[in-house]
Amino acid sequence: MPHVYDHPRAALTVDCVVFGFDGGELQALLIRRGLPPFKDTWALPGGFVRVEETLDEAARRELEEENGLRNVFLEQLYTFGSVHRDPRERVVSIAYFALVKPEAVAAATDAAEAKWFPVSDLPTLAFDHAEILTTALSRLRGKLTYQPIGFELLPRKFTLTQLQRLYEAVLGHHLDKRNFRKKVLSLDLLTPLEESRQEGPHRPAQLFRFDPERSDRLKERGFLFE
Amino acid sequence: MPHVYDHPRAALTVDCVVFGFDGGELQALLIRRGLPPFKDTWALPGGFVRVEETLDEAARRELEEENGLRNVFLEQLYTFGSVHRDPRERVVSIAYFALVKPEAVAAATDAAEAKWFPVSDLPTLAFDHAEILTTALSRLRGKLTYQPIGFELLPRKFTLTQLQRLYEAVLGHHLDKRNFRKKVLSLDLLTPLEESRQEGPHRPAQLFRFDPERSDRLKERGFLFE
DNA sequence: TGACATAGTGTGTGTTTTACACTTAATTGT
DNA sequence: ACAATTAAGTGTAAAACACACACTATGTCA
Repeated sequence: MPHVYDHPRAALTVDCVVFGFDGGELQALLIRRGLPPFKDTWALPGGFVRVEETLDEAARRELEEENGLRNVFLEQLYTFGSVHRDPRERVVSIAYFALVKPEAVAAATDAAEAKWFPVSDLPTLAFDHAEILTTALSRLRGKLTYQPIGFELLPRKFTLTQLQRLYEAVLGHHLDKRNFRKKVLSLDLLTPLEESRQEGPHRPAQLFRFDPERSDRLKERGFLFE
Repeated sequence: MPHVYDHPRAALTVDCVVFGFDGGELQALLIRRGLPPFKDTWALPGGFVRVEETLDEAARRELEEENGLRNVFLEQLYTFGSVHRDPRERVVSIAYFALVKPEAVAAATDAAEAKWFPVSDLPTLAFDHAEILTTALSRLRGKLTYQPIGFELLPRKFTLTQLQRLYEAVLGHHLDKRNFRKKVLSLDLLTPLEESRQEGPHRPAQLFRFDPERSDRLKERGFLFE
């Protein structure tokens, strides 16, 4: 396709902030750059948008190519367009954030040069990726309190304690067990399973799964956590 | 600057959803296109991003050039990247939403081919601009309930009734007068002025102004309307 | 079988939200 | 000058929700 509009053009990339949860800390997936600029520095997975794919498609393609990730929760975050974010030329980047279930975390780690870092202890990042990551983190915190997306970071079957640990890790403070359980169950989003999980020398925990159908009903009204 | 990264490239535009409030209905500012594609169709103000300006700068420049608007509240909304949103070639658009005080509304209307439309009665729009506008509207609704931005659509001095009308227009339902006033005043964002406004055969109304300093204190904690 | 560890549960108190109706102060017309 | 009109401004009681708080239940393991 020829350039109908004739200007010097910025290059377009997508960058993905991929969050995972290991049961204790919130983690972000980074990739070590093999080429300059910022060779050998950690960076967000991402790459150029092709002229025949949408932005979402570009983000999903990069996640699959670079990290072997499929079917993750993915949402557009913000578009970063500082003039000199890339030292070589003008590059505008549409940032996404992704939430990955533990089942998929292993796959991601297999990918060459990809590694999970706890968000509390990140290495120096290339470009403006530290800023992007900070933006993603505050968006995640915000969303967690008014939309049921925490489940995207947990295995399909999980206990209420796991869910509470996740909320505590992301929000950064302790929650009261009884109030948390009362609140979560009152939202009527979880289906208790027959099974329970035995893990250690103590009473086994009831397993639940998230019920997206119930969630849809709720989404419109909105809910509020905390 | 040469193209270091060598691909076919999308063109980059910004489009602005500009909201205003006339005391009764929420309004959006549109421009009649003078050139194809969609010649003579109404569209959002916007244009190409120059290679040496940031995205925010591009949005502000277009608002000033096309509508004579300066110093408006402006926030990035979402980036639209469907492959065929522009019939001629690939164009990715970073959408913004802007809130304009009535003092500036007149200026905007003077601009050639620009006109305010009530959002409840919009003409057919060019490109995917109807979708962008819908997105902006739902963002505005959302933000209004948890951030003090309503003031950006009112004159510097306003009455509580004006503020209530604005909330009712945007949210689309009636609010109880006493509860509204109690809630708004409890947020401690408004400074009562010495003056009052006489307007019609009835008791005059107390004027207030929004106090951004107090608002900053509040912003961190967040507040909740409704 | 006892020690241990996490799961699971209820109540009382203070705060917030909601529903609801009359008085006040100005203008206008007679 | 006063009666009618119009929107401004004000309080309270009941219900819902948020928060603080501590013990019992059920499994494993030595």
